[in-house]
Amino acid sequence: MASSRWIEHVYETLAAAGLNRSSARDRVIEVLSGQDCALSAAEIEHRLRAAGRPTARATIYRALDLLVEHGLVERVIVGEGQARFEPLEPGGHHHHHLVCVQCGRLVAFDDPGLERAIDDLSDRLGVTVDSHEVLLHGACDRCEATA
Amino acid sequence: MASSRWIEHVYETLAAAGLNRSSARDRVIEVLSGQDCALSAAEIEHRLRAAGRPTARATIYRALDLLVEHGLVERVIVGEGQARFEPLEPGGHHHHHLVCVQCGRLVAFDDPGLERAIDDLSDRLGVTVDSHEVLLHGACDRCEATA
DNA sequence: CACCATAATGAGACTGAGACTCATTCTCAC
DNA sequence: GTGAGAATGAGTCTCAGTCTCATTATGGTG
Ligand SMILES: [Zn+2]
Ligand SMILES: [Zn+2]
Ligand SMILES: [Zn+2]
Ligand SMILES: [Zn+2]
Repeated sequence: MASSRWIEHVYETLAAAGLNRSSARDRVIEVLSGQDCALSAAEIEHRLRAAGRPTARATIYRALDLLVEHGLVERVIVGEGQARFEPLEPGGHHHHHLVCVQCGRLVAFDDPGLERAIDDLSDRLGVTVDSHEVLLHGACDRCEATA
Repeated sequence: MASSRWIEHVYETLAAAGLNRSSARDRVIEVLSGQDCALSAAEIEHRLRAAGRPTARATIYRALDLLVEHGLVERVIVGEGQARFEPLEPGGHHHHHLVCVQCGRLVAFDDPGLERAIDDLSDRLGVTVDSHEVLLHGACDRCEATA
């Protein structure tokens, strides 16, 4: 779960940016806050509709764009032609994903060694790395076991 | 350049898979062979048209899908809502990319340290990693200099 | 070479994620 | 409460990629 700490951080950041409060945006934020991994825009739309609070697609995308712009949400692309959106903890702590080629499950993982290797790239390559994405394809632990 | 070595490997692999030879597919392969980094389907279409050999979009996508299936080409997604396709050297040697947030340029890089860190993940995470993608966002060397 | 089964092609229709428009509604500072 | 500006919603539009199906190319066989 992104937790209430995340929600608070989101509201603070948006307020600091001089943005109005808005109920539709709040709904999107609330859905994301109950989530510890990436959700697609369509899933958010469905959940809101199911909760009796239907929200226009354009509004959902606008809210997500805004959150991404302010570094509060990360856009994750796992290759099925549809972006997913994942709450981003303040402090930069994040995880990456493995897509299981057998069951299709999206598995989150977190590896300091990998992060270190990426941090070192800036020096070695002579570029400035602002952010990075890593996506693995393979067999998840579950499918690994049944293989 | 993917080189003539790549082309030969492609023809061998496709022949070994029992596929017919086909001129349209050959054209797509030829365009890719003159390329050392990722090309979009639209770019391939334009190049073929410009070369006086217009080819149906469906055909280009079919050829690309086939090449991806046989591990001869890699589908690369850099987040502008459009896949790119990159010849893959036999032997598994490959590179990753940085998208410059200023000029939009796609820069290829190659880092053994990063590859090693990813190879080690299998053990640490208890999963089997078949393949991986890494995408960096930041300032390229050119934009870095002018900053 | 002629024939046939099968594989590949091309033109265009279709799909679905996401962007755009604009009239209406909400926020909030005064 | 009022007004300016921000946000919303319904729908339209775009564009990468897929699907369909009638036509054409390929390669093996006699
Ligand atoms: Zn996640
Ligand atoms: Zn990371
Ligand atoms: Zn490349
Ligand atoms: Zn640049």
